[in-house]
Amino acid sequence: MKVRFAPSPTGVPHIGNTRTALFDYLLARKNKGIFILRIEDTDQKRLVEGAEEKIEEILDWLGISPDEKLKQSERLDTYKKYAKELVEKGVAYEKDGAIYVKVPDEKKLSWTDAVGNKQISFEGKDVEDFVVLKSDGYPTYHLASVVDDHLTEITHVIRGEEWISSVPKHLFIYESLGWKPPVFVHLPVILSTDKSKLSKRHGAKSVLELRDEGYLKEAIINFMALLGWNPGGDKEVMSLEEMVNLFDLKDVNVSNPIFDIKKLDWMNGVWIRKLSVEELAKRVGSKDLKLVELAQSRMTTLNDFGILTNFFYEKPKIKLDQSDRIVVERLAKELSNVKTWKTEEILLVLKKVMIEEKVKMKVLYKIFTGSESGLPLPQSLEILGKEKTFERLNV
RNA sequence: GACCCCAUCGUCUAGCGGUUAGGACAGUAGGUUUUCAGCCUGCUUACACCAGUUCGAAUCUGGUUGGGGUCACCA
Repeated sequence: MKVRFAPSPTGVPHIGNTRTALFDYLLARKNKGIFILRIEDTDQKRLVEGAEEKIEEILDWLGISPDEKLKQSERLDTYKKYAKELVEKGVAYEKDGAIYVKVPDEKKLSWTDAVGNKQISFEGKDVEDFVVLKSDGYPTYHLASVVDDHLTEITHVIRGEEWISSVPKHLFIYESLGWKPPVFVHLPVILSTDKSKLSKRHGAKSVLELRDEGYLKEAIINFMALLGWNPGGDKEVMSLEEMVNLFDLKDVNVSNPIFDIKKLDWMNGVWIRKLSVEELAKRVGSKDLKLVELAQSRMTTLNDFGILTNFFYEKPKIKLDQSDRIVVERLAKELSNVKTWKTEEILLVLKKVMIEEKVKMKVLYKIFTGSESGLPLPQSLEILGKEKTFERLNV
């Protein structure tokens, strides 16, 4: 078994495109096959500087790196050769410097798609003539992908559903060249919440952006896989390894899923809590294990750590009203009596002040952190230290 | 418009002729508690519609409606 992920380097792939690579990886690993990355850079006008590197960065970061890599712009002669062969065989013709293929009207092209295991068929009359070799000497997708898939012996072509209408063109090329087509696996395209195809315009993010926003690769992978795939049963939280073991094309769904970030948020929290404190500390770039532990159950993304712990490093600017000031003074007085600066004793004092000044815990949080909620206060103050705590109280 | 694909809670989905239609997210009500989370418990919400096949249809067939995709010398 051999699969390929074939992005064009025209930008950074968003989460929908990246999911295709994940499915490639899962299928290949599950079947002890090979996973190729093929850069489809045959459109010189649309090339984006650095896109290729970003694509590889995404795969590497997610831990689904390809086994081999191919670049179409380096194989121009090969495509030309087959374009010529198509002309010689009488199925293609030249016009305006480009080579077109014409599918006979009466031709019937059909295949069984692995997604949903359904037969799809087109008639030649519905397939318009298409360019295989452009006047600049570069092949179009139709020719290049067929030639490469055949030459590299790809067994399963996994790609988005938007390619379904191109399959008859490909099938006709395979047939004309006397080649055996691979298994086609057309994944339903992921939709935005407004039900349109996921796109940059609609805020579809790339894995790199999600990573910068503090999402874990474990969560992203887990979430992406579940968008259109379900091993059956109730298991949802899975590692890459588990998914590899469970993966089967028959469990890929036929209908279009909608990308809902709420579930990714939840899943990210789940994965954050699954991490060891040490590992989490590494990922948020902190050495303070105690702090990380306090924050762990309160984080949705890694970036929340900074928000949650900011007041440790920087004195928050807080607007206190008259009644708050009374509490502050009281706090300072009571806290100064604390002998051993430990959570339990601090808590006792805080409780005492709360009762006697008739204020809620929220008020105390506001006084110390500037926010009405956050990390457990007594524990936080212990970590902060007595001296700094008093600094915060301005006494 | 033509051609293809699709249709179970708001969302991701389980189901594959007989189920009180299950789970998860979100929402909501409680519990735990030192705020907020987390954790635990409960609740709300779905088979698009119409025919047909069948003793029996979410499951099979046809149609309707709705949604999506494609119609470039882009991929």
